[in-house]
Amino acid sequence: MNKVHKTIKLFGGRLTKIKKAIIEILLEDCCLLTKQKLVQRLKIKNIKPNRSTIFRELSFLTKSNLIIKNTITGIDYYEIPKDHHHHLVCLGCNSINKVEFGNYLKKQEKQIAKQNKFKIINHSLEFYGYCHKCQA
Amino acid sequence: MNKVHKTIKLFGGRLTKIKKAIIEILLEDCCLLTKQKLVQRLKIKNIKPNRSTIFRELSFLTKSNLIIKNTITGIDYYEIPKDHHHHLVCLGCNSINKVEFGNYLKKQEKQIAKQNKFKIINHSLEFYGYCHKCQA
DNA sequence: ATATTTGCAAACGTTTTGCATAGTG
DNA sequence: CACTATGCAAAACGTTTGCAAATAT
Repeated sequence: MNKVHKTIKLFGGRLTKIKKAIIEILLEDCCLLTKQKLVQRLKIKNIKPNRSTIFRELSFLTKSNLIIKNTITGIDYYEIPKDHHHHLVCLGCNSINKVEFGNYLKKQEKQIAKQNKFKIINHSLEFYGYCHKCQA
Repeated sequence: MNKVHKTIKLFGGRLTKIKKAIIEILLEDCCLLTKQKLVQRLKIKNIKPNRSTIFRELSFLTKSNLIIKNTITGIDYYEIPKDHHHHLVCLGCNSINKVEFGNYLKKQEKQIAKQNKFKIINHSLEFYGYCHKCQA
């Protein structure tokens, strides 16, 4: 949480109760958190911020690369870069599941970074298709 | 375009002037088309549909898997599954560039499909980071 | 003490909806 | 002919903004 604080300061922000709570929630359950779910989780912690505050905090944390926003089938999901993984997205029922992949793309990343003079911070990989139930 | 027509019928739709034009535009310039750009391209073809028609057509074509909607840094991009490729997304200037990758993920796809009883239709892979100019 | 954060209410833009008419198969 | 697609206007929705008060450093 010290590194987080540093990054926040670097981007001209302050480590408020809400920022801290959002980071904590994402660290606990790091994957596929929607705005709705986030609000629920905050409520449990007795934090009930205004709508605009949520927007502002998520925007700040995303811009400072502390969290990642990933829009899948039109819905915004937030995650924290930890336990890196990918997603299986069902086009039938819109369910999303994690897939572990190892660090299979590490080699490719280095190559691509070099070839394009591009500093890669992270990546996202989604497989779209139909889950077992929806293959009917 | 015959296969397209078939798919459209399968999903209870009709091959209208607008559907045809959207598919054609995406086939010509298959990558990263925004709604705005699409409207521009249609105008050149002397097709000036109502806003709601655009929404409805894009929604229909996406649901029938004829085109793909990919939201990157908050902006919706439409593509057609052709000349498969991936993206380098700059978090500094929001520029997006193609990366060719070979069919490197084919093996993985098959394995993942088998392990999860999941029928993969396509995938999207984005590398986020900073382009040469924005690394300052 | 100074600058950021917050809640509130209003403004804004995008997307969706209902309906009558036009167009497709 | 039956059914889908379209344009229009209104409604609904999510997001952004300006400001004064509260809070963090």
